[in-house]
Amino acid sequence: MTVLPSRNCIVRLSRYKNALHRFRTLGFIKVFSDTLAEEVGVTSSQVRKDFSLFGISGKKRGGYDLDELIEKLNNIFGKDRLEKVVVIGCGNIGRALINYKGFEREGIKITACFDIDPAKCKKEAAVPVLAMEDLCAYVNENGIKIGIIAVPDIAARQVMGSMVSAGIKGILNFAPLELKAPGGTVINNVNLGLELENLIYFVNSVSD
Amino acid sequence: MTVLPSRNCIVRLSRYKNALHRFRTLGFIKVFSDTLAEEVGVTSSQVRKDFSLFGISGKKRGGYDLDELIEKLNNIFGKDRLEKVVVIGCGNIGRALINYKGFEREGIKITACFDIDPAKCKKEAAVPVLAMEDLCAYVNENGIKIGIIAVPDIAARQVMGSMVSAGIKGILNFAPLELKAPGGTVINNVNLGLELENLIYFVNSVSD
DNA sequence: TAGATTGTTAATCGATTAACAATC
DNA sequence: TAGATTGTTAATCGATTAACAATC
Repeated sequence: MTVLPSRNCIVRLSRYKNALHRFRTLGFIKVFSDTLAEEVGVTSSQVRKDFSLFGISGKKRGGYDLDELIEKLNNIFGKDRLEKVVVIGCGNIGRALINYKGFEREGIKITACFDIDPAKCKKEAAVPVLAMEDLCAYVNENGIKIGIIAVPDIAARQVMGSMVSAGIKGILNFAPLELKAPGGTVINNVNLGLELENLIYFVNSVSD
Repeated sequence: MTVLPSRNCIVRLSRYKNALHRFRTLGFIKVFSDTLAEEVGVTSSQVRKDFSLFGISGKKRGGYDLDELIEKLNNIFGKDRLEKVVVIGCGNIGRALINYKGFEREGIKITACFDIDPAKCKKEAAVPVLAMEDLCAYVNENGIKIGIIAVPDIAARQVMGSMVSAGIKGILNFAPLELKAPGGTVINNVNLGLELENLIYFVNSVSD
């Protein structure tokens, strides 16, 4: 693949995929760019453009075959296999993620958690909580590529370092500071305080 | 205010604010657009442009006064007062948010949680868990403008309806579906599955 | 066939960046 | 003054949308 699509493009692709699943449960067997666009809230040009970027084609006048389309999108996101993910930090957010049921249907499974506090470690739990020292070995033995940072801000940068040197390639960061990725690592920041602050701004500015 | 700035612009403003707080703890008393830009990872043109949109000005050759700048940014985000926020859904994510310590320093306080399950209700807790029927009265009595959806996907749309009719103006949605805001309501969606899916795509495409 | 839909190119739009006059 | 930095305008860039030929 020569062109790296934008993050926005990939987010739209996820949304198309989700919308297509809904269409399938409704009994559809084909779909037009128009229908899909309306469901997701974009233009039909956008849909066709995004698809063409990935070499996905339909039939002139016949639209897209639903099963085929879902299959291709699933491939793009590696949905053919289960993705194992680790969580670093067994606090409020870490535990919520471990117990969150929504990942299963996405083919994502949190298989272990890591914490510096020995008192939190529980090797025998369904999702074991292990010591930070075990991270590197675990990542290598289990082929882990994705990890989630759920530690306080002061610890986040150091934890990122440990994850990267253990071989983790993608990081979802919940600590309230923007982590920058060293080359070859992808980081998505989810900053809850910033999201609320943003909401507060727009709520107040609309009412002005 | 005539121009509604883009979401990206407001996100940058938050980041400037956070960077400026760090500068202040380091003992700085003034800052140049260049310095701030580098810290946040944007261009100095961007910084000056964003400021000018909000009528924030510095001194030619003298940069920006740090205290004054922080004061103005704090005003934009309503940091002069405590923002009370409610959470709907007392499951994994809801409880994690209630116990999350990071909001305090942002001037945000979760003051109550609401759940349909009577067994989860606890009126006497530090952050009380109340029945859904009490939402409307609580919102009105406490001047709540912001609410967080932390319920399963099937319940999310209905919960949104209850929140909007109770008078909530801004919603942070953690349920894994894109909620669209009725006019006058602002919704920010945080979709954890989508974030991970996104990460999986980029991790796999970089290694190709 | 006539009509509808794709795939792609060209036009538009908005956001970012560069440049530079003003000025401290 | 000479040099540095702002504030703003013009240029650039990338993403989105419109348009339409190809074709089923």
